Amino acid sequence: MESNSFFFDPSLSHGNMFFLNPAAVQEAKSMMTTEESSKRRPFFCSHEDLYDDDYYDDHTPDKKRRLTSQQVHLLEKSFETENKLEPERKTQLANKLGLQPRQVAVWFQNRRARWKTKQLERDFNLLKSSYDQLLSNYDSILKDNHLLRSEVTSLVEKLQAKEDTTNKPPGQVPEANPQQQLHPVNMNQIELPIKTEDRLSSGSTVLDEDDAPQLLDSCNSYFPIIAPIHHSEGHNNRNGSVNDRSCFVDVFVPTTSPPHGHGHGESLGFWGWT
DNA sequence: TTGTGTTTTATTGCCTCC
DNA sequence: GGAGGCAATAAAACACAA
Repeated sequence: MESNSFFFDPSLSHGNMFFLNPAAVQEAKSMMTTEESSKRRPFFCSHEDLYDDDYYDDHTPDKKRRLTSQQVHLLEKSFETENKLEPERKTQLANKLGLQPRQVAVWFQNRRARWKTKQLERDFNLLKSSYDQLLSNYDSILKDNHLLRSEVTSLVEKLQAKEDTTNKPPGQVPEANPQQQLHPVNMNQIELPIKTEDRLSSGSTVLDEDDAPQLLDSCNSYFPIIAPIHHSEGHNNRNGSVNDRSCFVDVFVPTTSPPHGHGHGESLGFWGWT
């Protein structure tokens, strides 16, 4: 903001120094009736008036005055570079803008609150999209799981049929092989005979229901807590679409950084820089 | 014009830090 | 204890639909 943006407007009763371009002043004047302008203090006036407590007593101090767009612009620029206000800068800004230091401080306070609200909104959206993605990945894993289960069923049936035809002499009941003891396992109400060593294998691609992500009771938290899935090392499904880590990437993402001046190394949440 | 919702400015009270 | 921060809130200013 250049100093030449100040100018004197004698047409207004208080003879104030305005911190506005003529168009903005015209706009402001049009907002105020003659009666109002005689009673009310316009929201941009001289430094002297702003520092004069008597002025407030004489001119209905309870009325709020909006800052001009240029004042707001400069404050915004200042906020971008540093969102906290040390006393020296507060005084400088106040002088430059024709405001009371207290007004500048209040503006920064409110601006920080607004920024925090927006940041909370952004964080919420990020978390929500991560959650949605996680859910969608889980659904696709479930589908894959069911596909593989039916494939196993069909293969086991074929194997049994083959064993029936090759091992069974005519008119004889086949003797059970103790090395190939088959155990019935309930998988979605399908009884599949699976060898013990297969059941105990940790390398199975097929997820049991117990391995699914657990949506725990999150108590006070809006977001459900998602327990980690215990993948086996480096497994892939048949088409390679699902492998370790690929399903749940970006679940925890860093939030955007606050305005400058809070340490560039800092991250994770607006309250980190307070 | 008026009612209503949103935004902005300002105050209050409490807390933390020096 | 004073200064400064934040949350909560009030109230004026503003936007906008009916």
